[in-house]
Amino acid sequence: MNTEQVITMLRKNGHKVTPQRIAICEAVLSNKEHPTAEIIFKKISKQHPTISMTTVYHTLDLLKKLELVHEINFDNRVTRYDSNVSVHVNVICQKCGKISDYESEAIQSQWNRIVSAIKIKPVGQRLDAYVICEDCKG
Amino acid sequence: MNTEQVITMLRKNGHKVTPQRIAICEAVLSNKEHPTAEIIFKKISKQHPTISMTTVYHTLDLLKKLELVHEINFDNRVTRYDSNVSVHVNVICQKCGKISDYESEAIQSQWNRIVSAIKIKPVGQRLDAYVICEDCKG
DNA sequence: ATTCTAATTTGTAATGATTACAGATTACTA
DNA sequence: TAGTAATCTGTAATCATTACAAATTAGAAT
Ligand SMILES: [Mn+2]
Ligand SMILES: [Mn+2]
Ligand SMILES: [Zn+2]
Ligand SMILES: [Zn+2]
Repeated sequence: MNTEQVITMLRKNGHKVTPQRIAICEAVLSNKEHPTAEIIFKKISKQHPTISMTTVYHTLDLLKKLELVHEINFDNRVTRYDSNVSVHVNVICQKCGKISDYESEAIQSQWNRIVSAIKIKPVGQRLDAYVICEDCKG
Repeated sequence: MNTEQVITMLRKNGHKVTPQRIAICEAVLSNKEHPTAEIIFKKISKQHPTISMTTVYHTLDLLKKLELVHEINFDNRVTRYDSNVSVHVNVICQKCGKISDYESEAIQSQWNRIVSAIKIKPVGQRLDAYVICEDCKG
């Protein structure tokens, strides 16, 4: 999802295209590390010194409604944003908190089998695997 | 996990057995609806009118460390406690918030396949499927 | 049974990510 | 170019959770 596509998506849904929105969308959609609102805010602040946290939150909510990002909540009470909205596994280190995405045909099809077994049609999913990563095992 | 087992588990790990702890453990371990700390607190308050929220939070943390419950965090910023610590799918209605557990040999084995495909050894997992439940479809 | 003490409980205050609000600004429309 | 609703911004409010310190108590030692 590049900038042109974001602009098209915003216009198509009747939203205005502002410099702040473009900056926030680019920042979050290109970041594969499940950033927090604050991380996005700090990244953007360099180019947009007057941007406010409120705008970041509003825009992330908008992206969530447009189904371009998913929220992931953790026990430290901060929300992280996942720009990968396909079926995938978040592999999360219990020590350092690092998150890696794993996505494959195999994962997709095993998940489909699970869903079939339960006889539901999910509108979304969250698949987390908690590990101690290699860096933290030492 | 009955009261006797809870007492044994506490003693084995060097924790004191108090009336408050017993009440909280019984309340959360018997509740399959993924209750919040406040729901536990209200339930207990009838029998233990002087119990405090702080004690509820401390005891739930203890149960988490003993691996008897898992925390599940949602976007409304309240933590829910899951007394089902085996591999299972939480089926969560996006409208009313109701959570149902699904657990089976099939789910277990599909998840094992996913884990194998990723080549990790998880210390835990969270599998959520988001749906609109029958009651909310009308 | 009584005493001792560290663990636990309790009430209250502090925390901090998120949301509400209202006034200033601005993207789009005509 | 002007008009207006949407958006942005700064500040205040929210509220689940955590920190803290004083009071209580479970369990060990005598
Ligand atoms: Mn992810
Ligand atoms: Mn569950
Ligand atoms: Zn790590
Ligand atoms: Zn429902």
